[in-house]
Amino acid sequence: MPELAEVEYFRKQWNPGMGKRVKEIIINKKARVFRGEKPETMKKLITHARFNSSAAAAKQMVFLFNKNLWIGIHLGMTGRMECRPKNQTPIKHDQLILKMSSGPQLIFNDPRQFGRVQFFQGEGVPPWWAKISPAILSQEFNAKELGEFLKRRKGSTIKAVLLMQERFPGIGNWMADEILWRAGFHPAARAGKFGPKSIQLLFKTVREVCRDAFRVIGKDWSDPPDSWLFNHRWKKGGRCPKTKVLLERKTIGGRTSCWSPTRQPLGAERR
DNA sequence: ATTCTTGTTGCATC
DNA sequence: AGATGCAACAAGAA
Repeated sequence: MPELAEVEYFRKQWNPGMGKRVKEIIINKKARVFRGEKPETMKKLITHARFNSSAAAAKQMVFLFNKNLWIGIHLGMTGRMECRPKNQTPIKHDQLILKMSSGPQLIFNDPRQFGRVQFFQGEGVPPWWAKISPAILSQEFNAKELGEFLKRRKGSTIKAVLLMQERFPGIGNWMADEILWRAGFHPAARAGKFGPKSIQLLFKTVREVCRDAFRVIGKDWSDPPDSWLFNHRWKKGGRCPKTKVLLERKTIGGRTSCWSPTRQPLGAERR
């Protein structure tokens, strides 16, 4: 589930602990979300540290503590951040719990454990945070860049290209489908076939979907309106909100893609 | 019981 | 080099 705006939403779930100190850390002994990290080291260093701030970029979050301590969390497919009252006992799939002094428990819960917890201490910025590409809504992301990227990936389907995190940080499966549906491009269109008008339209739509996602989902996890493809894409017999035609589904670019055959004909990208 | 999945990585292959 | 396809990770839902 967690793409760009959902990640931003989850980041804020730890806000009630901000400014407080970590009293105790509980780590799921069987957790594999730590990968190469040493959870014991992290436990030792973060305990008693003060949680100062947090940030999200793409699908990555960071939580900053004093003494130059960083926790990075990627939610994978099923990760979620929670805040629970202090005396509540852990539930299934809790991977990391920060018990804050005079307050709540901050929890990372992840059933499938495709998520990841990273840890860093030092001057400067952790490498895995520094290497995230400039945000889609920043100045560095522009139509020229986009066009050049499409040229470089000319043989790939546009769906696969939109999922490439190095150029579209934070875009996931549903956002990619939403973008293509709004702009009227077939997910299997080849990136190299996009003409100047289409590149401009794609650029505009990518940014629009990001903005809308932040506004609706990132803010308070509101349900998107039925005018988005989002609410229809998984429903059996789902119909295009604009043309009412039956939506099609197929694996494209390695992922289940959903599109409206009338709105998104192959070839529209040539303009 | 079986098949599906909103993410990412690594590997084999073309 | 670039693209594709698949398996792996693991659990729950349909």
